[in-house]
Amino acid sequence: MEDSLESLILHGCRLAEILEQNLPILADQPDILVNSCEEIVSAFKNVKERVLSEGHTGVQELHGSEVGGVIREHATMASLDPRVITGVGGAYTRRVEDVVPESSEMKRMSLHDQRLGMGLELMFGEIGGGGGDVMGTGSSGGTGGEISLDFSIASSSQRQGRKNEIDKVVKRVAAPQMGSDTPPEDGFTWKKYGQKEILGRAYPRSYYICAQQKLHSCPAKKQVQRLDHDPFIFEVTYRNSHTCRVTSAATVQIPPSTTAPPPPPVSPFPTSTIATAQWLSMNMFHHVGGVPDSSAGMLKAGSGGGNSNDFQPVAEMADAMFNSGSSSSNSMDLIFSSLDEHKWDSTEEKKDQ
DNA sequence: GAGATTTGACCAGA
DNA sequence: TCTGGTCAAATCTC
Repeated sequence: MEDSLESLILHGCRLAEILEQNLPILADQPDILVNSCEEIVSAFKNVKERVLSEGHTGVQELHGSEVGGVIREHATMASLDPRVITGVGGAYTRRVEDVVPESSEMKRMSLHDQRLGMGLELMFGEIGGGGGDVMGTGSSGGTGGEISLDFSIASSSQRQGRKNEIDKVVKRVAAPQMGSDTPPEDGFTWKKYGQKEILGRAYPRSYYICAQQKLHSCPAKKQVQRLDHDPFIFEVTYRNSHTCRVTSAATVQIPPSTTAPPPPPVSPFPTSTIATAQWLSMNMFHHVGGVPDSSAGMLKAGSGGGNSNDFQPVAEMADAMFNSGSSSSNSMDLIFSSLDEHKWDSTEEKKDQ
């Protein structure tokens, strides 16, 4: 079963490779180009349908040595072993890991591309656990290829925070620029009122209040914390909803209740790396969890009920990639590029061994 | 000079 | 008592 699935994937990859190799020739032959692309899309759609119909669960591995890549997916429904997807030569790693104490109900999948200055993370509820919901949404920003997914934590355990943890949203966003100390613009104007070293964290936490607080008595606050293991990603915690509703930009998301994402581009082929990344983000947004919540403009990323849906993000990620219509392996490289300086290579893979 | 940022001190919850 | 969150004076920037 896996072999046939693998062969389907390899078939799609081969088609993509062929297209890539002949791209210079086909550049002025749109008809052939379109047909070739449709063939590739069709191949990966077949993969997607096969994956979904067979309801992949448990441990599974897909090897693609011919394209120099290995897609590996480890998971057990009971214990949420780390799920790792390694790519071309193992140069990039995507994994689901604990980012919070084991008692927490949050798990995440994170993707990060330092060259693009792009980070992408998925969170979903505890597998096999009960209780809280993790509400998710996605967005793509215009600065530095920022990609982010927002998740409102509504679990009971999360509410037992130090102070008022209700109406708290944790968001992870990539730094708008390499080495930037400031988090990406989120559409609101903030006033920094404090910074503090946090025990056990490598980087200080910054505290912000809404700049409209005085004018509108807006209670919104946010905290910005760099991740220890990936300083190119900020963990932004929003507290309290904005009551001012006055934004610094016309088209902004309004955390914590983010608005619906923009429709995907008409063309299936983004014209730049950033567009590709953003486009992937939007695809991810549309697919992760699947069921839009029109009332809040958010998506349910996981029910937290420990059912088979918990396994969806991996399949959906494949869906997003395979359905993207990306015709060449370059696009994969762009999104999950193999970078020598990629810190995950050294740090994360050691853990895996 | 006004507004933003920094930083040490203080407060409150666990 | 420890630690995260907030306050407010000092400092910086425009």
